Amino acid sequence: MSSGRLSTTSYVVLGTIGLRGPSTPYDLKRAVGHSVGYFWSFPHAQLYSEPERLERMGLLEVETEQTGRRRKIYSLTDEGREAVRAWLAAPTHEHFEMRDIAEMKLFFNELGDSGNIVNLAREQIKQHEERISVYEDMQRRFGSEPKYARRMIPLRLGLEMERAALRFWSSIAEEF
Amino acid sequence: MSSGRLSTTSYVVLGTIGLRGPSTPYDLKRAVGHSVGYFWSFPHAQLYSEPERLERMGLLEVETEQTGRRRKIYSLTDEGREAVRAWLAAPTHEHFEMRDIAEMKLFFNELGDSGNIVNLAREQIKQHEERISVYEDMQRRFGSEPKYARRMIPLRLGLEMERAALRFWSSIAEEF
DNA sequence: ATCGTATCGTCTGATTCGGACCATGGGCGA
DNA sequence: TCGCCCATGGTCCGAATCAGACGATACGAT
Repeated sequence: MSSGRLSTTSYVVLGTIGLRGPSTPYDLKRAVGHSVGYFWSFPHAQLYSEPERLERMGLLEVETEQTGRRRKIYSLTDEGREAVRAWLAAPTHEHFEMRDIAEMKLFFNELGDSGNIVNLAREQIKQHEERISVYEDMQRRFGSEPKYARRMIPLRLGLEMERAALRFWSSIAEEF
Repeated sequence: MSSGRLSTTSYVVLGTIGLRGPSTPYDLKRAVGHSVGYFWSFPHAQLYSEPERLERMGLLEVETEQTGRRRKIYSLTDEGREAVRAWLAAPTHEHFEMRDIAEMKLFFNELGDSGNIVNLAREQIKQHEERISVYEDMQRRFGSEPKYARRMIPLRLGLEMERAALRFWSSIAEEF
C-alpha cells in the first residue's frame, strides 16, 4: 500500500487489466503489443515490473496459478478501478508528442546530400502504407463486433494520422 | 575520443549546431525549443550534458568565452559533421511513435463515465487549434525567407498531423 | 550600490529503455 | 516413455531519459 506516482505505463497496465480481466504480465505484453503499443511502445520488461509496483500500492492484487508455471495473475482492486476512473475523468492538458526520426532527418537535411530526401520519402511511404493496411485489417476484422466497437475508435485517429503522413511524404517524393 | 552510441538527442545537438553554427548549450535549448522541440521534446538538462559527451567522442570541440560568463561554445569537428551526414544518408526503418495521452484515455474510456469523452474531445480541439495557429504563424513569418524555406518543410507535416487530429476530435465531439 | 529578474547552468533520484540472457514445460519423434 | 526442442514466459542490467528543484551570474533600473 506504499504510494508513488502513476505514470502512463501504470494506466496502461491498469486499463488493460480492466478491459480484459485478470491477466498475467505476459498477457499484458501481448495485449499491449497489438493495441496501444502501435501508438506508444512499452518495453516488455516494464509490463513485468509495473504490476508488482501497482500491487504494492494496493491497486492490483495477485493470485498465483496452482498448476504449470505458477504464473502470477493480476486483477484490479476497487482502488485500482477507482484510480483508472479518476484518470479518465481528469482533464488532459498535454499535447501529443510525435517522435519521428524521419521528420528529424528532413529538418536537418541541409547538412547532408539532398538526394537523401527522396530515399527517405520513399521509405516513409512504404512504412505508412504498411501500417495503414494493418490498421484497415484490424478495422475489418473487429470493427463490426459490437463488443469491440468502442475500442476501435482510436484506430480511426491512427488511420487519419497515417494517411496525413502518407500524403505528406508522397508530396515530398514528387517535389524532389 | 571515447566511443559510445549516438542517440536521437546526439543528432539533435549535432544537427542544431550544424544549422546555426557554434552554440552554447543555452543556445541549443532555445533553438530546439522552437524547432524540433515542438514534435519531440528534450529535457533541457540533456542539452547541457550531451555536448560534453559528444566532445569526449571527438564530434564537437569546445571553446570557452573569454568574457562574462565564460560560457562554453561548441562547434562541429570534421568527424561530427561526418557523423551527421552518415546519419542523414542511412535508411530509416523506424516508424514514428505518437505518444498521446488523449488517445489512451479514449481507448480505455469504457472503464469510466462516457461523459468524459466529450470533455476530452473539447480540450483536444482547443489544444490542436492553438498549435495550428502557432505553426501557421511560424509559416507566415519565416516561410517566405529563402534562407529558412527548407527548414519549414517539416512544419507542413506537423500541420497535416494537427489538422488530422483536429478533424478526428471534432467528429468525436459531434458523435457523443 | 543594491536589488530584481531574466538569463544561464547543475544536480538528483526515479523511471525508462533496449536488449541480452535465463527458465519452463508441453508436444513430438524415436 | 523418454528426452529434447523451441515457443512461451520471465529476469536482469547498465545506460539514457526524465522532471523539476535548485543554484549562479549579469545587467538594467532605482
